Amino acid sequence: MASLKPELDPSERTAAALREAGYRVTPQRLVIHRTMVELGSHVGAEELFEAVGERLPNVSLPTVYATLEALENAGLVWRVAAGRGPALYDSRPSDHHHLVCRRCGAVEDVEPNLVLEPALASAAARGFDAEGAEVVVHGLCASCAPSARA
Amino acid sequence: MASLKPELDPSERTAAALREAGYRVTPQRLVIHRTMVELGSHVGAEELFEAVGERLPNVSLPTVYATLEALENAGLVWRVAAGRGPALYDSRPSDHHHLVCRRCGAVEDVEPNLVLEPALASAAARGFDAEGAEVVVHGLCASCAPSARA
DNA sequence: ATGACTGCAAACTCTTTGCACAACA
DNA sequence: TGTTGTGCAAAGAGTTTGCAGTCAT
Repeated sequence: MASLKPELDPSERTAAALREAGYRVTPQRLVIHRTMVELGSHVGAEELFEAVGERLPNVSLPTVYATLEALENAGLVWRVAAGRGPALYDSRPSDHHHLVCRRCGAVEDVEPNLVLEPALASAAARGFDAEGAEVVVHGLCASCAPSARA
Repeated sequence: MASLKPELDPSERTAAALREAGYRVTPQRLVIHRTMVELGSHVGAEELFEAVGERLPNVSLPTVYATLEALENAGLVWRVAAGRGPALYDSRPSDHHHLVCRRCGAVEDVEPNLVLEPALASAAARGFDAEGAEVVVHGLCASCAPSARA
């Protein structure tokens, strides 16, 4: 039976978001987004490129980059504020936060147990078009801390 | 008259932090740190390199990078979680937060009106050696928002 | 004295750009 | 049918590495 609040097919949701942002819908974009969602958080372009290649051969790395930008503009994906190594993207729609290792660049998720509305309000007051907020905890991950120089 | 809580010369504070972290104290490191503090927040390596060159000629860009790493390990400087363009460093010791434009990479400061201790506690519980936390608000800055595709 | 640091040059990684062909709307 | 998107190749920006000489400790 159909529910009162019909859930769209995931691809249909992706397509709708792309269209709303003024982008065309292509097989590459759908497959790339689906692959990102399945790979989970903190996906890099190269890793995504390889995973996508198993499903849709001949997709190029520049297309992966271009698609990540399109997905980001469409609000489907966020660039994680990492800072070390390749850029990482996160497809999780919900708010959560990150532990970022300043030595190796590893990113771990932490639960959203903070209230960030005040930061979003400050942003709005300054003419900044805020789309979301996350807490970044800087430090050394469990692997790097023992061997750190300081 | 000497105060009861003697304030160290800024260079002496820098030197002490470097020594404590196991680094040698060199003129380059002191000048680079002093220049960073004077330039303020969100300094990139290239910009810092040029400003330092006016004070201490022949300092090389690789030395600036190496020094930024040393200063970071010594806790004197933080790498800002930007994500776009060159890495930015922040020499402000106090906690504050950042608005990061996903289009142009601009970083603005916002006041620390949030309580982040819960995030630090979560990090510690997971074996992550947390040194600090910031809130990163993602979005489009006032310059980029009007021309954004979406 | 000796190990760390610096400067120079070159390499390396990650990302973007230019252009011709293909394909969505 | 007209743009927008894709694939390929190459360029570009930013950062790191190797090495010989210098300097802090």
